[in-house]
Amino acid sequence: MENARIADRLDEIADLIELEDGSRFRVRSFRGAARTVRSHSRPLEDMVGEGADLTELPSVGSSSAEAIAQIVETGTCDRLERLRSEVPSGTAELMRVPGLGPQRAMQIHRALGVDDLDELRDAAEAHRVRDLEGMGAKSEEKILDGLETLERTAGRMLAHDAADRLRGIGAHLDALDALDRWQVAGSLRRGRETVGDLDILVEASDRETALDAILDHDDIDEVISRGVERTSVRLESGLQIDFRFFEAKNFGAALLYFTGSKQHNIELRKRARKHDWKLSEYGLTKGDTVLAAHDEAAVYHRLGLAWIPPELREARGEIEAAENDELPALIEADDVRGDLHTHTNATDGTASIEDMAAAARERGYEYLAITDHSKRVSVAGGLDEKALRDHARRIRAIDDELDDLWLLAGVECDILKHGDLDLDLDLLAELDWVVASVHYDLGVGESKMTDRLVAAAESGVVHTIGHPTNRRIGSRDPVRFDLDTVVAACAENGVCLEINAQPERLDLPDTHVMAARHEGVRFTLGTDAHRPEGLDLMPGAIAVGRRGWLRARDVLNTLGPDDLRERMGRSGQ
DNA sequence: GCCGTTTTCGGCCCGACTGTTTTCAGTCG
Repeated sequence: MENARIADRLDEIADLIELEDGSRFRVRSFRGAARTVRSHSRPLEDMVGEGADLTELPSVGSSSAEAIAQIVETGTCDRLERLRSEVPSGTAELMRVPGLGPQRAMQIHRALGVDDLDELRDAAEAHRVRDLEGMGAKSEEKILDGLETLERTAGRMLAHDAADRLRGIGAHLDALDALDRWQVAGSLRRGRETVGDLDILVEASDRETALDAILDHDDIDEVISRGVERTSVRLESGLQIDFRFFEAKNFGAALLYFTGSKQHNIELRKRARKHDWKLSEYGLTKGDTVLAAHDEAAVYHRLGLAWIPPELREARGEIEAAENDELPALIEADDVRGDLHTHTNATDGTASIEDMAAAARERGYEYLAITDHSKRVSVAGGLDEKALRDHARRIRAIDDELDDLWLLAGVECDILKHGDLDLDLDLLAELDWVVASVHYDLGVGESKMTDRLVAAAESGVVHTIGHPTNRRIGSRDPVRFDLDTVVAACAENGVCLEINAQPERLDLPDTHVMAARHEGVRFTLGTDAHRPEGLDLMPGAIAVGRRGWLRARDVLNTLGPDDLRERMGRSGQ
């Protein structure tokens, strides 16, 4: 069972305890365990199989360890089943409505017999909700709005899409004289792959005027709440934006606070408490004395920590590293000197080799690997041996005409069901660059998938494993394989792991990158561009690398052309 | 339920907004 599914069960336990009005600390404990499980790189299923002591995982104690073991073995656990029998089915679903928490959900269920979202809508439309204690006409309206929002925005949005939507509102904010400064915080600043909403910090001397100006924008569909400290709006796309107003004197503390993550903040506040200080969005304070607030770094320093890059703020050991001055010097956008995974109209791309080369030069790249599909990927018009030989010849002919860009004649070769590569090995060995990827037969099971990837790594002709887990964010879980085994095979054979920059892939995921980076394996960044503008997706891959604690030297495409050539020589080319 | 520079018990992060209330509970982030 996927870690994410185990985490879902733990979250369900937390939901149900909340509805039962159980201890909020107990709720927090199960949520903490769920969070740990969700972000853990190794399958918990394996750990349970080995009899590992799960209580050594953060926020996992004896109760949740037992629950996890049962969930792995049976798909559920005693505690969850008991809760499900005690709390009416469907009530937990009510909590998904924005504005409805456990208390209201249970109150509505008890008083009106409402068991699911449809019945909730009926009750609200029939004005049966407004008569409940503590509720009124507005509460009823809010529930109906919440139901509509829920339908429109199923889950989180890809960071790439959110960043797109930010561009419109950002241009609007830039044009406003009433604003002294604005900055995006939240999960977008942390480089997460998806975002739930956007947090924008605003500095303005006249907040009412600034607020009027901000809200005068066509993209804004609804003002959810309005205040001079906090104002929330929803765009037509369903994306929620929270504007928070701060003064220059505490902007840094606010930026820290609203960048999160929540868990990182909690760790920092605990740290402050040890000194009998208090950390909030207004600053780090000791009684009435402000210790640090103006800029972010000052708050970290006062807490005895180096400034921590936003991408690392996930409570994955970064605070300890900052304390010991052991934070990695993370890879930067400027470090990347070429793209190592792109397509042309020879297969399913839209642009010619020449156009892709021109786009790479415009972006200041020193090299570009052209890696069209192999024949197995027939829907993309994948190339057979003859077609690929001709294609490689054309790529090299064009390369000969270019003196400031090295075009690598490459391929994205399919890894077949039993681990063989889809093209003749002699031909693959002649190419400059070979990405090997799985596209089909994803359901062969963990052990066979491990064997396939290991076989590709041991083939002697592969440079990097493309989009290794084949996940599709929001629609397909990562395909499971034994990461340690695959990483070891790659490290042994000088093969890299790709971080694919496609917004719905971002594969390897950051948790896998973090787990793999110790073993001496190197990574490649590839946009998998199918048109010239596709090259602009590179920041997504860089963000994943940063979230996986990668330094420039961990990534092959930070090398210059000469060093890259030398490095590739290891496989006899 | 989890955790430990307050270490096996007694704590557990902090503040804003809304809608309903006359001082606050619920929800959210």
